[in-house]
Amino acid sequence: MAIVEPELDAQALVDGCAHVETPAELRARLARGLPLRVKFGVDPTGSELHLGHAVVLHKMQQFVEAGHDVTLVIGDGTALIGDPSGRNASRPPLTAELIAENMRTYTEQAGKILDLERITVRHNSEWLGVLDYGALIKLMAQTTVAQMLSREDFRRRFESETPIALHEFLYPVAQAYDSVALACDVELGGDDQLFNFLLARTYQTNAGQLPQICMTLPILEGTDGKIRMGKSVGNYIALVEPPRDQFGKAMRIPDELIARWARLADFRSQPECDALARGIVDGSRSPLDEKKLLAEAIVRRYHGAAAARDACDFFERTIQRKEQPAPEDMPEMEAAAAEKVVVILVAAKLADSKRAAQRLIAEGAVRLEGTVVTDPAARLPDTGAFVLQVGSRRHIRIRIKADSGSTASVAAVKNPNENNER
RNA sequence: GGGUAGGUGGUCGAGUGGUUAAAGGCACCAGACUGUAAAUCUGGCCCGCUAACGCGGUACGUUGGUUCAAAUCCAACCCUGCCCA
Repeated sequence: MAIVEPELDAQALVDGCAHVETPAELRARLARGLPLRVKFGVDPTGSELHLGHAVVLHKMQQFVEAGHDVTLVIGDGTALIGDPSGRNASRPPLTAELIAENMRTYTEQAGKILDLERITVRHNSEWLGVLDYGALIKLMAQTTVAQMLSREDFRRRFESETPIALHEFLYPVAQAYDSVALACDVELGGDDQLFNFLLARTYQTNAGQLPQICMTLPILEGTDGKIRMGKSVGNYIALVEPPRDQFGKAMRIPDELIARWARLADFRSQPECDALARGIVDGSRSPLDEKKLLAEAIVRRYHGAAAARDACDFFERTIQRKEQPAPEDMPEMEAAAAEKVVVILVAAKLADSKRAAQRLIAEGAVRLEGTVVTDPAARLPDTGAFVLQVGSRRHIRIRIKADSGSTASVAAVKNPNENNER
């Protein structure tokens, strides 16, 4: 651990943050020459981590590398409430086993960015679970309803006359109390957490502690370019997703997002990203080429250079040149001889129902061995293997079962590069 | 506790007895165009049967009821907002 030059450290740590409350305090705190106690909280839900989470994890790792004392707080106590930022207030209580399991998958994914050996893990039920009635009241007395309603999402719900359950107010309170319990110097998180972070400063001050420095990171837009990346919206790129899928999804972001993603998903410097944005606007840089470089950089970060290169090749072949993917690049399944195409489409999950499959055929979206299927009642041939395709990028390889007579089987779908978007 | 307004398809939101599988927007899927995207245009967007025209089944908070016929009327219940206490 080497905190030699507080000024430089502070600069590097602040770089890329959406808000820092306050930079001066950060410098002062660093100047003490001691490792800072840094907190980052996660809900122990079994969520898939995506590039949006990576923005924060990356910053966390920066703190780790600077030798600070970083604690990952597992919100098993707050999970009883459920983060009100989502729509539904209610969610089933998590069992201890489930939480353990979820955290295992979480750290497995976070380990792609974070050096887990060098951080401390705590569960906030440790201190939230033992809060008694009196303590809880004291805590809640420090915040007013008006303050709560100043929080964007609460206010919006209040004004639009949608329900807010009382216990939801407890979420920010409990999260803020975490900082008191740990006597944090710094809290890290997404920009949507700012309110909760700031609340902690009040509680800490009242508890005689130095208020924590709140550092939030920008919220990354999803692949649709419209709203924040999130699992429920389906506009996300997961950290553990197969390389080719990551690449393909990255290529679908709107051009206007390239520079921002270069900053937040590829962590390039601000000046570099500004230049990139200008270049795209004035036409001196090709959005297509830049996006490919970006997509490749993202894949490289999570899967290595070889996989990134391959993903790019794959994209150029199948999407740009519309070549049919090589057989080993497609999921494969068996089907009975002369099976109806609609049945196969459903079995292969290329369509939600037979009616949907029929609609796809009617729309000319279905191809068998590259030839558009026009007959809604079309059947597969008796023998052989065929490529069945829906739209331009969903392929599956069908092998006719040698002997059998009747039903289709989804048995062997065993390709890691299955493109399972949305 | 009193008053009042509501609960509709992934979502928002029309619809107050049949012509309503339910307008319209968004989201989503596909086709054309393209640079992969965006924008634009076109089509689609509950399920099953049918080569097709079609036929049938489910669906408008829940459960019952009135009626030839209900998302629409009645009753009870559940849930939510607002106002008053």
